[in-house]
Amino acid sequence: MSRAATSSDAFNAVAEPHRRAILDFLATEERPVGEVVKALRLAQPSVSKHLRVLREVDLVRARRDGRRMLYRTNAGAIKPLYEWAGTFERFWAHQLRRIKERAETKRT
Amino acid sequence: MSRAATSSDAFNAVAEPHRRAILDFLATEERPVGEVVKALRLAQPSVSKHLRVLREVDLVRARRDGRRMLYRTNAGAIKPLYEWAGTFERFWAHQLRRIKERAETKRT
DNA sequence: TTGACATATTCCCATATTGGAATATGATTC
DNA sequence: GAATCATATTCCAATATGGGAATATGTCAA
Repeated sequence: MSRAATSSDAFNAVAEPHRRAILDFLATEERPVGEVVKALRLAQPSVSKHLRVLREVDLVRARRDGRRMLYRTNAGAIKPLYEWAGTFERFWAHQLRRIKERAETKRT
Repeated sequence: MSRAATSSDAFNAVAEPHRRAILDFLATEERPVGEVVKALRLAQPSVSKHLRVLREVDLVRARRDGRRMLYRTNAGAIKPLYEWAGTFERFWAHQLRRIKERAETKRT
C-alpha cells in the first residue's frame, strides 16, 4: 500500500474548487448538467465527472427529466464538515480573546 | 495544463484524514513532533511532511524549543472552511422543514 | 569537536486525479 | 428504426500525492 485508501468522503470532494463552485450553483435549485457547463464554463465531460464524485458522497442528488438529468445540492451532506470545523470555534475565539488581552496589556 | 494548479489551500489540506487528526491533536496545546508521531502512530517523516503542508496554509504554527519544534493548530485558519460550509446551513434547515412537513401531510 | 537526539528533506514507487478528446449510452421525436 | 439532443464513460497524458527508507540538518551536551 502506497497511498491512503481512497477516502472518498465529503472532505475530499470539496477540496476541488470547481466542485465547490458546482455545489454553490446547485444549492438554490436543481438544474440540468448543461446549465452547470454554461455557468462554470467547463467542458461537459469535466462537469459530468465532478458531478459523479459529488454524487458518490451524496453531496448532490439527481433525477432524470426526459433526456436531461437534474442535479441539486444535498446540503445535509455538508453538515459533517461544518460540524468538524465548528469544533475549533472555541479555539479561534480564545485566540481572539488572547490577542485582545495582549493589546490591552500593551496599552496599559 | 493537465491538472488544476495545485490549489494548496485549507480545503485541500484538511482533505487528508491524518492531517485532520493532527489538527485535532494540536488544537488544545502545542506539542513536539515526536508526540504527534506517538499519538497518531505514524512514521516520523510522514508526520513532518503533513505538518509542512499544514504549515504552508497556516493551519498550524511552529516554534523551536531547543532541539524540538513545537506545533499547534491555528484554529483561525479553519474559519473560512466553517464559513463556507455555513452558507449551506439555511438549505439543510429547509430540507429538514420540508421533510417534517411531508411527514405532517402524510399523517393528516 | 564528537555524539546523541529531534526533526526535515530527498528519492523512489505506486496510485490517484484532472482535463481533453473521442466515444458510448439514454431518451425523445419523426 | 434513424436522427438528434443530453449526459456519461473511457482512454490518454501530465501531474500530484502519500508512504517508506535513507539521509541531511539543526541543536544540545560532554
